[in-house]
Amino acid sequence: MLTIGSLGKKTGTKVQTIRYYEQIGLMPEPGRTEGGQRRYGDAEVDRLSFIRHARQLGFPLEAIRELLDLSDNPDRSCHEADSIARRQLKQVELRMDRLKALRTELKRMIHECSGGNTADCKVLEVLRDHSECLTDHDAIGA
Amino acid sequence: MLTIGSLGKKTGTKVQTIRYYEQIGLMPEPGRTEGGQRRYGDAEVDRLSFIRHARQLGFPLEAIRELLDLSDNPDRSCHEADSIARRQLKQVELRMDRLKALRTELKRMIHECSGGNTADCKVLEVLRDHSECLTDHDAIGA
DNA sequence: CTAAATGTTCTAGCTGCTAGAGGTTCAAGC
DNA sequence: GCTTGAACCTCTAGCAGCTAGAACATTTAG
Repeated sequence: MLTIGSLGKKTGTKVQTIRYYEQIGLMPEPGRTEGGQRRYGDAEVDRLSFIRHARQLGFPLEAIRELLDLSDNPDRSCHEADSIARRQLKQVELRMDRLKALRTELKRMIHECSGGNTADCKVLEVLRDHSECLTDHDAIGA
Repeated sequence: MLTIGSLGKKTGTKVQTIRYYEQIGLMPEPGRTEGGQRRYGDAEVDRLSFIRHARQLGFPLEAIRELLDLSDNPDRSCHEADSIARRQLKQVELRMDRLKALRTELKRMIHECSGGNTADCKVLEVLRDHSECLTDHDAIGA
């Protein structure tokens, strides 16, 4: 039986985060000691590892919830899991495209910096002048 | 003189967002009509465009605050603006590297999906098995 | 003069945690 | 058995960067 702290260490998760996952129903309510402390078993280690791994892959918690559902019902179609993963891949590729455009413009800004005072600073100038902007309008938060 | 709505349209910013920027001190408190409605001039259009453009480039609001400060004091060194931009470029490149790793693993998951039921779904299997994971541990939120 | 569009403030919510206060329990050493 | 200190507990609030909604006021066009 593991304490929440050792579960955290095993899975690379902060204690607060584990409690948060429990709160939002991603992790089950675990057993408790007489004194009220949480105790975990192997199933919880697996489940939390799954969650963390999916998070590292950028899956939002809601997608992970779906994936866990699928995982709990082994007779349901694999296609659902596959489509979640594909959705996620699309997101990743979209974000990459945006970042590429941003990188280009940032490099241009920096490359042109003359090193004088801000009156003729290219960085500020580029930011002031929207007309040469290559990035797409919804790129915020990318 | 522009209403907040037309300022929003001109700059591609939601009304609420403009008020939020005012609240956190990024935008100045504008003049008001007798009835208490905000009215904006050209300076505000420029300032908001600057902010939005920087946001599209992924600058956090605090960095934008610094950049606006620099912009307001044309005799200060351009190097500060340059270093903010360089910092931002580093962030962007970091995020790109992470996304690349994630994409690789997502592609592997999807590629191996057999299409049966979830009992032998590769997507779930990959998520369950951490050992082949290539991604770096801090990649969450990338 | 009226009605619709747009404005106002205020509060609360989103994602995914993280930090802190103020208190309790557990395990180890003596 | 007792003490100590680490780890646990709950609860609340905060982070970025908005976004949405309620409930009301103002403006503007017809």
